[in-house]
Amino acid sequence: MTSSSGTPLADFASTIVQWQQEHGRHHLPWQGTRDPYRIWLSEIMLQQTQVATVIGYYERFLQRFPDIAALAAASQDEVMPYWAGLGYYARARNLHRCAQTLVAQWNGRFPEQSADIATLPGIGPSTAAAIAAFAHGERSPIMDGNVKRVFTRYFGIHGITSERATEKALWEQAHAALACAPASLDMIAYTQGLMDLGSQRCTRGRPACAACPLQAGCYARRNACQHELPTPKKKKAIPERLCLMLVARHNDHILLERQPSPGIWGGLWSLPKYEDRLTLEAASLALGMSGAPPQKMAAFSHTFTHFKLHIEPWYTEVGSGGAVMEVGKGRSWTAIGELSETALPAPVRKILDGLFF
DNA sequence: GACGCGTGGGT
DNA sequence: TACCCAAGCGT
Repeated sequence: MTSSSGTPLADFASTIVQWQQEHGRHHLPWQGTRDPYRIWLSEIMLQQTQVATVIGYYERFLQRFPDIAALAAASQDEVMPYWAGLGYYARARNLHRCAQTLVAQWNGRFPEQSADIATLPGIGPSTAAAIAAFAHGERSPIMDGNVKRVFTRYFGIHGITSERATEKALWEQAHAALACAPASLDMIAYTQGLMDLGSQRCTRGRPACAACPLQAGCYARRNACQHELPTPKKKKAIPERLCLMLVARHNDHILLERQPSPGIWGGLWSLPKYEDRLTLEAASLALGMSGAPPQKMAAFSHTFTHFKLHIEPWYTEVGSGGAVMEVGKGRSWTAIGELSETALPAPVRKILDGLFF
């Protein structure tokens, strides 16, 4: 990890504030509020997730769970359908846990200081700083993907950003930028401005340097190395797996299995999964006497961060003549009409929507 | 420090 | 197509 020296710093934060006020985003659904609950919800949803994806989920979640008390009073089964399809479901489980922690230990309200906020489930240092800055104007720096891009390029910080030394340099630079800023700095505009700059100007592919307010002092611009920063991390080949999913229908019901957490899709309901055809057929038989063996449907693949799943859906109708077995212990015959309100992972939703809707 | 954890969009 | 990633955190 190396870094340049002598980069102008005094006007860094003020420049970003001024730019944000003129060119930044001001009408996102979670802007214009100081309500820590709304700010928190948006920050969690936005982790590793794009703004356009979040907006609909945010509005629906807020309508159903308008405040900490409403969320804390709900069960996890009531919460998960409002997160289904958004991914990284531990975020929703931690969100729910956090609401209950706030009620039990913090009088139902968020603590004000980022150091306290960061002790809560699912809230790390960057999210805690964002909540404290947006809700109370606390002068704590965030350090997300956008800020890392802006900082590595502007200050010439080389090194893979997840490595300890680089991470440390980034946080120290973030604190230094704030320490040099005027006492009157608008922390809301600064925090938002850093993210707006990262997402609208200092983009990964083709950064719009000519329209960037920091272009004059930018290390990467000066050295024409925008594409080398942030230092790219070597990627690892991801494994591939085959997964057979059984769509077992009994009258107007479909068999679903609750996914354990932690684990993939933890807290959601999936179709029963099998590694091979023999296992799937045996399971199908165990459900009850069926007239016909399971039929293979159109296969497709779904890529996760860490592996690629080849999915084969198999359809079978469980005859009314045989007893319908295997209910309970994390299994459920769910009415087709209730699927739209069931917390299903995206690929499962895709299979069932294709069949019934 | 490495890995587990989703999904949809951009190139 | 295949790959890169996007407002990270927990273990």
